[in-house]
Amino acid sequence: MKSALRTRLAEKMAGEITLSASPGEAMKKWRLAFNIAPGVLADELNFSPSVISDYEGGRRKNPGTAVVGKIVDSILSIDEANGGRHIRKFAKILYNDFDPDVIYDMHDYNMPVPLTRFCSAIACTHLVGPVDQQIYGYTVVNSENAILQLSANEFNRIYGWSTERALIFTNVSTGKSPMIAIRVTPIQTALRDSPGNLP
Amino acid sequence: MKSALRTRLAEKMAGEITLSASPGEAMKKWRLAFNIAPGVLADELNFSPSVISDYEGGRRKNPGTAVVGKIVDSILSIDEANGGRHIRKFAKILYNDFDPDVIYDMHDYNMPVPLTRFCSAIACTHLVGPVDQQIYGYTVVNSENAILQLSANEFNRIYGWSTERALIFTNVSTGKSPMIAIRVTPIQTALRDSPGNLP
DNA sequence: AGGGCATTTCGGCATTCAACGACATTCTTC
DNA sequence: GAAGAATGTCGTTGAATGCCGAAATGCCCT
Repeated sequence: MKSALRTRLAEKMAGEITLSASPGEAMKKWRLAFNIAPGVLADELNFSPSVISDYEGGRRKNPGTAVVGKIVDSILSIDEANGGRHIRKFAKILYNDFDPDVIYDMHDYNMPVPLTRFCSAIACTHLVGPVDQQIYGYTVVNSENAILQLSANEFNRIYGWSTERALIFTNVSTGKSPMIAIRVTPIQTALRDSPGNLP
Repeated sequence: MKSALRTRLAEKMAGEITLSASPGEAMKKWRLAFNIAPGVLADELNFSPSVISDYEGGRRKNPGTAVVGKIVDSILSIDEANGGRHIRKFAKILYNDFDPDVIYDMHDYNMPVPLTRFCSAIACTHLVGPVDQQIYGYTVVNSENAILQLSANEFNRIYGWSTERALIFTNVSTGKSPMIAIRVTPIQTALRDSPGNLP
């Protein structure tokens, strides 16, 4: 029997694909979110790879439920066979009731990670604030969608399990959204006393 | 723009239908859950009523995403036009993270309702305990699925907003599940001092 | 019992899907 | 920059969908 989490995630994926104006794009989005190559997916399905392309490219605009179901299931099976990393990630986000378009990833370490190590892992440049700190997790946020979809007090929840974490904002244009996240929460940020220094 | 709740519910419905081994039956289940007649649904869709029958009866075993989407949307639109009672009900259940197969309905009144009035409304027979009480809501639970799917502390959540409520157990065979619900929660029940009197 | 309604069954037809495989194109990787 | 692998495009085929309307069935009512 499949886990309840897997079932719920499958339902969400299938629902999104089914309701999408272009199911093909939605399928592609999920395949990419799980970081699966078209060929691998085709293999799992015992399909010719071109079939995947046909769907994702939109040649079949109105795929049947059976196909959608098979594809969703295969994506999840592949991930499960690889340790289920993405399933866990999405499960967590779903469980916290977030749209995966807002929170791309959220993770909590079970041990403190030095900021320097984290920084070098994601190849980022340190600009302000103290370096000798530890973090316990991170959240990757789509700035634009966060502004559009999150209410002020929902912003809080991007802090996940531990608030001592890195917040990674993608899609930043004017820099508005990170500032909102920082100002809107009662939580202290490491930058609190020098926000004016941000580039 | 459609409300976030409606969207989420639509996604759940579409997902369930799409993943179901018989999409037709799943469609029917939802139509019935929203208490909508086939003819009315067909009307909203500008379809001939026979189409609904064809799908629900399984003649078309593998409907395309477009059809599923249209049907889900129509069901929701009809309910919305009628005040959105069912949408609110399901939204609440989804929001509390319950499977609609476990909790059939959950409602909280905004004013106390005398037990006698509630009793006569659902035509039930009073067996034990005091009659002169007020309740603030009710929950309809599928006993069997509740036992199978709920963990001990999840049982708590059937109490909803107010704990002074009627719990209605359906599908009761041995009477086990109501007893579990009563024993497992720290909440006082009106029957606490005379459970032995239950028939 | 029988008229009136809602629903299901079913034959039919145009359209589209499901899937393949051949071919063109775009990455990799050396 | 060229060989090889992975993807994408496309023509093709049988099968199934999407939808209708006519006829059959079931259901309520007085």
